[in-house]
Amino acid sequence: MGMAERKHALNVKRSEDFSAWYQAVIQGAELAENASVRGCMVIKPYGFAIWERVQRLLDDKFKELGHVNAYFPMFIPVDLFEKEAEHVAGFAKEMAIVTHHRLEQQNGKLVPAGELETPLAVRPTSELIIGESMARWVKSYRDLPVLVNQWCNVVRWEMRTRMFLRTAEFLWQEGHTAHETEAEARAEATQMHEVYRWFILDVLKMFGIPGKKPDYDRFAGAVDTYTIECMMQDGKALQAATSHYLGQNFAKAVGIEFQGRDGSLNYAHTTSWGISTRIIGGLIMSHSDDDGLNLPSAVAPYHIIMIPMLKADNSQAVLDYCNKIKASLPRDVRAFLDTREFSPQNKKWDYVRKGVPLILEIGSNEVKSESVYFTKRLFLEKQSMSLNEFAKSVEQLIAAHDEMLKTHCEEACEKRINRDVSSLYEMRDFFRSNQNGFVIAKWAGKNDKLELLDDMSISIRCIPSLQSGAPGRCVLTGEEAATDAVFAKSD
RNA sequence: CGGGAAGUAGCGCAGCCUGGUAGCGCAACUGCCUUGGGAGCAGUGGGUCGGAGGUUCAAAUCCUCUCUUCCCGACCA
Repeated sequence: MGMAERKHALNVKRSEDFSAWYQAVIQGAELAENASVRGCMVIKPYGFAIWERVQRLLDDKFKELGHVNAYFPMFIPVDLFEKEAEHVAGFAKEMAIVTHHRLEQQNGKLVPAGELETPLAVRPTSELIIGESMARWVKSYRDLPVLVNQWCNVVRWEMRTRMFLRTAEFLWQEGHTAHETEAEARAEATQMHEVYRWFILDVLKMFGIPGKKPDYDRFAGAVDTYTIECMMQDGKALQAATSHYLGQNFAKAVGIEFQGRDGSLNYAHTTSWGISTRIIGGLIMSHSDDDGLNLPSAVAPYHIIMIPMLKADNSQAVLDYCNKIKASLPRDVRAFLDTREFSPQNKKWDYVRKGVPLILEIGSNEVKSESVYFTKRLFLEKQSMSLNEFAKSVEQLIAAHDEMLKTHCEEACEKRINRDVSSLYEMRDFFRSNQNGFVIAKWAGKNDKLELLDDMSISIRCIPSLQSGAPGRCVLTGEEAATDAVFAKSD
């Protein structure tokens, strides 16, 4: 076209280097930074504000459904893990262990002394330590169900870490419940699966396919694992939240036993479910662009930023007018007036990188004409409006932002779903040529991994729990194909 | 944990091969100028060159070790 390309707010393009771009978004929006400790991150105030929104929305929902919050220790005696064989096998390799309780000076160096008799694991998840409590709390069917949740940090010593997506320490919420019957526990697991679907798809406007994990990929110790498999803008899958029906495995391991209605002793049926700070990485990779972050309004720290365009002769009038704008907005609209003494231009691009949905620039002209001039973050469209009209329609503007975010993300992802693959070889070709995406195909339901796909890091992400769109075709000729499965690459 | 790359000012980088006063762009600060839009000009401040040890008269530069980060695998939320 001959037109010079617009300068972008980030200096890395998503299409050129996805992973460098991902990190540039985080840095540009001041979400987090690497800590000096391997694999750990500092979540900066703006990033944490997003997490606080996530917490608030989910916590309200959990409580609405009858759950209560509690707190359990972060140290778990290692021998407690020995009680559930599959569970410990699944987590052993990534466990951080505390072996000492004291430091001593030796040649000017601090060295651990006072070895512990029983080493303590730093929790990678809390099924066992919470189950141990539940075993004390539950005597009768009348004590059930137990519906607890905790917001906490957990540690998994991963080999390769990526900010928000896989850090050695991360924040999450873990719900743990115990029930009288299998049916009740299964209903709980699927209910929380639906809560996560609602949150990730409807609230965060991400694209994902809710479903069940194939047997070989369940949570260690679970009977059934449900997941929301989200598609990122590089076409790869991200497991965004999981809920598990644990059967009686953990109840037997720690002794959650109760006397039933008929007088007999029974083991409870338990569930667990969680979502972590990984979801912020998912948000970034779902909605951000070459100008930085884009946020759905539900978790955006600010809906509106007002940048005053101050000159020597107008500053009070402009500031007064900004406050008037703020006062005229509905209460639940989060508007912020940035009076810091940086240049308005730099402030504007800061907020573009931070993904604030509506960025207002207010100067003398706006004061004179009682209007607002603003940039809509998503496509950087500029618009002018009378203050009256703006105050009346601001909620619609925000709703429109969310709607566009949703549509934009969904359409891009739908385009990358392939339901026409009819053999594993065709699947390989698809992933080789199409820069990733999801393949939906019939799968025979066998537990073995599909080794033909292993070398390409393609795996079955889930067996969708809701039918949407046309069914996939069979990829294993001669097999009795039962269900659709989602195949994708993941990091 | 295997293979590769990298760490120099807040950010992005040059300098290293061939050892000799720590540099550039952006950002910041001061002044002037400009004023509807990521301005311009001049000036200023900011670095124990990731850390430790070694070689040397002299180390950002050479050697050894170590920490951290990034990429590709394996593993996983």
